[in-house]
Amino acid sequence: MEKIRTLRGFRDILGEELGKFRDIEEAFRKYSTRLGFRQIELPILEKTELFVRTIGDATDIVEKEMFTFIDAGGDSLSMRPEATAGMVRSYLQEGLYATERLTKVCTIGPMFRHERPQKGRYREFHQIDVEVFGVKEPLIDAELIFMIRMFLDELDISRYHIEVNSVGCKTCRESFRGILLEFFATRKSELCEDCLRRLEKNPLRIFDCKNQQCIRVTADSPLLFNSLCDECRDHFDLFQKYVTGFGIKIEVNKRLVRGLDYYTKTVFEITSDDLGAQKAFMAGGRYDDLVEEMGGPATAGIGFAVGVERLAMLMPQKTEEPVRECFFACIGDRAHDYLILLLKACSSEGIPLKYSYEAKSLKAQMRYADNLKCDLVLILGDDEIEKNIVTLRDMTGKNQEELPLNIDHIISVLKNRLSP
RNA sequence: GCGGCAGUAGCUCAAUGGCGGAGCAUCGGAUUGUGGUUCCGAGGGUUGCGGGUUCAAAUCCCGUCUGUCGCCCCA
Repeated sequence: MEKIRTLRGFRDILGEELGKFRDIEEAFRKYSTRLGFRQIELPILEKTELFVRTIGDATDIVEKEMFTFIDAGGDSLSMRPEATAGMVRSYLQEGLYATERLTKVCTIGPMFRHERPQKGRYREFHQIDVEVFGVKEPLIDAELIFMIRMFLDELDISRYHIEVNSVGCKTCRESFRGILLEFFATRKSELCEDCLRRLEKNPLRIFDCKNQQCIRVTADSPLLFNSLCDECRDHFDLFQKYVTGFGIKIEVNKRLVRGLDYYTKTVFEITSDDLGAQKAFMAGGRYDDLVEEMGGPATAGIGFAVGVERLAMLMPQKTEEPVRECFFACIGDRAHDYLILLLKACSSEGIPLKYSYEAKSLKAQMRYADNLKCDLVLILGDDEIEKNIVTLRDMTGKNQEELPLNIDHIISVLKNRLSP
């Protein structure tokens, strides 16, 4: 029989990693609540069209990375590859723009992209997603960076870089596109194959290329950052001023671009040198045109996503505080009847129940108790019942004592001994 | 989607063309009721899967799946 295992790039999350996930979620809740964000649960499956229209039909995500299928009704559906699209849909569908001046929302959950798995990249992965609708002032851009900073501090993560840039608005980007194409008209031959493709599809991404030759060419190239319109320039300057005001050090990376079509003005990435090739573990930016493009009122937007798996990889190993527990060892039928009464009473007192389901030898039960790292073993045998006692053994030493066979008394002793 | 490396017991790994093993872990036993250290023993495998070469394949070849690292791209 062939063993069934998870799909490629899909994983079980358990043990220490799951603990980190829980800690990440808890730390995130703390600061998102503090800054007025509320949580939304979004569907994992949406109409394919939603992602095509928001993320952009020329992006890799939409072109080749979505889990897409046709359902029984003939609709094309896709597993969400990111959360912003769903957030925008929800913002419009739920009419939030009409009931509040600004909207701060967040969500956490699995995302799906059909990519080749590698370190820190899976087909099912988890993101925390944060979005703000209705604020165009750069103070909110800075507040998000501030929130990220507090969140990472809470998780004891200190080795990271905050890289920021501005990709401008529609106007400055359009005029820069002309400048860029003009520059590359004479130097196309020096670019790698991938960059020639980028030149057609998304010229800004050329600045992202890791090829040495391309880096040399783009070093001479004009930068979008230097062609920003006055409004975008002012917006970015204020953003930098506010972030500095929050006491946070950022690095302006004029070559930083994003792979999704909807970004405008501020973009940022939080990167770590401890992650291998996939070094960005948080990223986001502003998308001031997206809501209107999706059929809503003109509404500024900004948000970011946290790659939970990547963040978990950066977290220091936690030394788990051991929980003190008692094992109930039992020999004989009469003792077993008493054990059940004792278990019932212990359970309602919040004492964890560890015991053997099989009638094993005391030696085997002791071994099991040791294996479970129990600090105490309560030995309950027919001999004890006969004498109206129970034996309580301290597993850290070798001491044991006899207690009267009285449930209330046993419970009070256990509660006393098990408290840290 | 493309490339490099890898896949043997639950885990870490030996066996390099000639009988598939060890350590750890699990389970049992060592005066019928006392764990950890020690000693003895047991279970556990279609060597990822499929094909090929060979008298003979874990080992060589081809394919495939999965993992891993990188590319593209992204959190």
